[in-house]
Amino acid sequence: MKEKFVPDIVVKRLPWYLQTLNQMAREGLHTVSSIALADRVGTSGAQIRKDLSYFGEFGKQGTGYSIYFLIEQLQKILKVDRIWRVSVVGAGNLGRALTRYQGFANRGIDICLLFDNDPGLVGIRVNSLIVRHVDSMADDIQDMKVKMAILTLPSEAAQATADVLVGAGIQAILNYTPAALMLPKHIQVEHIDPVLQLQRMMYYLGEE
Amino acid sequence: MKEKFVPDIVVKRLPWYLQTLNQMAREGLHTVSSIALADRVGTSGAQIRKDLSYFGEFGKQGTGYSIYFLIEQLQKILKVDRIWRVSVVGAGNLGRALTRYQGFANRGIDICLLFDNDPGLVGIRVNSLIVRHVDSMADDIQDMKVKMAILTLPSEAAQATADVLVGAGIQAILNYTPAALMLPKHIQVEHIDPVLQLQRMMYYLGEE
DNA sequence: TAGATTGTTAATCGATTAACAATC
DNA sequence: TAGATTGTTAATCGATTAACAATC
Repeated sequence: MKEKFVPDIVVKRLPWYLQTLNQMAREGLHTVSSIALADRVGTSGAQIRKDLSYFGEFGKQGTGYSIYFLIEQLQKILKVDRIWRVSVVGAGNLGRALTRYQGFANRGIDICLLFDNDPGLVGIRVNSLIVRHVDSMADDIQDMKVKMAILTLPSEAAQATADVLVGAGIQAILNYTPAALMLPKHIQVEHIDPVLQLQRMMYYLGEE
Repeated sequence: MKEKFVPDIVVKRLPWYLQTLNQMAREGLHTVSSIALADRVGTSGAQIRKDLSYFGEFGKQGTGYSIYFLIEQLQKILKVDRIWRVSVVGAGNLGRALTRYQGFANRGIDICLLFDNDPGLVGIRVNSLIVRHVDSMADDIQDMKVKMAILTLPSEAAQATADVLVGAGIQAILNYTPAALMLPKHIQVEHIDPVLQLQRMMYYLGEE
């Protein structure tokens, strides 16, 4: 796959395309044009064609794209064509809810480790996992070659824990705490904070 | 507050500024320059000055911004200077975890309603709330004049439920399901899907 | 063949950055 | 006063869109 530099804003859209294509496949469709796909995703045909052109030529003039083939290609590009082991750090309400979340299994994600520092939580079972103590976190992550982690712990502990994770070989962190993490820039970080998203929407709400 | 049209990308950054300023206030700081704030947020001084200029003049040449004053102004702009009642729809693991989340209380958000359609969940207590049946959802939301909702239910039910919410006067929806919602464009929607964020990061992960 | 749709180039649009006069 | 930093304008940069030759 010859890949020139791809803007991050393009990479961000690929999972959306993939998800929509999977949905279309489930509906029994076989072929889709850039415009039909764009309508479903909420973008333009030109943008989809441009985005895909960073990675190769996947369509046929006159007929569009084979859904099955395009799914396969996008999975390769995003490296979703394998199972990634992911560790959840923090076994509070949110950490346990995510560990139990059914939506990961079919989409390339295997939650395989769950940690907490609360002795009252260590040892309990969540789904098929047993909560482990953070003391063994670095070792466990190295042993299992885990590359991604989800942070669901109190924000006071977020930075220190993230540092340990990076030291243990974690390359991507999905941060559910309100803390802004300072990490080497080769580490991928995504931040989820429902408060920030709700506040953005408040701007657009009518008075009373 | 004279407000020309403000690009959404600017509005999206305001909650970040607000959060960082609050953090600085907690650290005992009183004044900040655009560059000092930018360093903490991870942007540039020019961008912060430009963004703020859409709403007015809040700084002083030579000294920068009063943190306290700027927090006050941003809260007004975002309408975070009041408490917004929010309904959680779906009392599964994630819905209960969000209802219990401590981070909402001090940041302008009051989770005041929690719904489910499972008779086994209706009536149980989560924090100080009792799970109500979705049958009364439209009425309850209208009675309490709730304008924002958080969707944490199976994706099959997401669209139909969102339609009911909009009918009941909901103006902003934070969607935790993988479903893409089709709603009138005056309705604000934010989508949180950890799978999409993890997949984006997979692109950047090294092979093995 | 005629119609449809791709991949790509050039044109447009919008966002970020640089620069600096104004001024605290 | 001298130094610092704002608010704003103009220049740059990057992303989106329009258009169309190529071709299935």
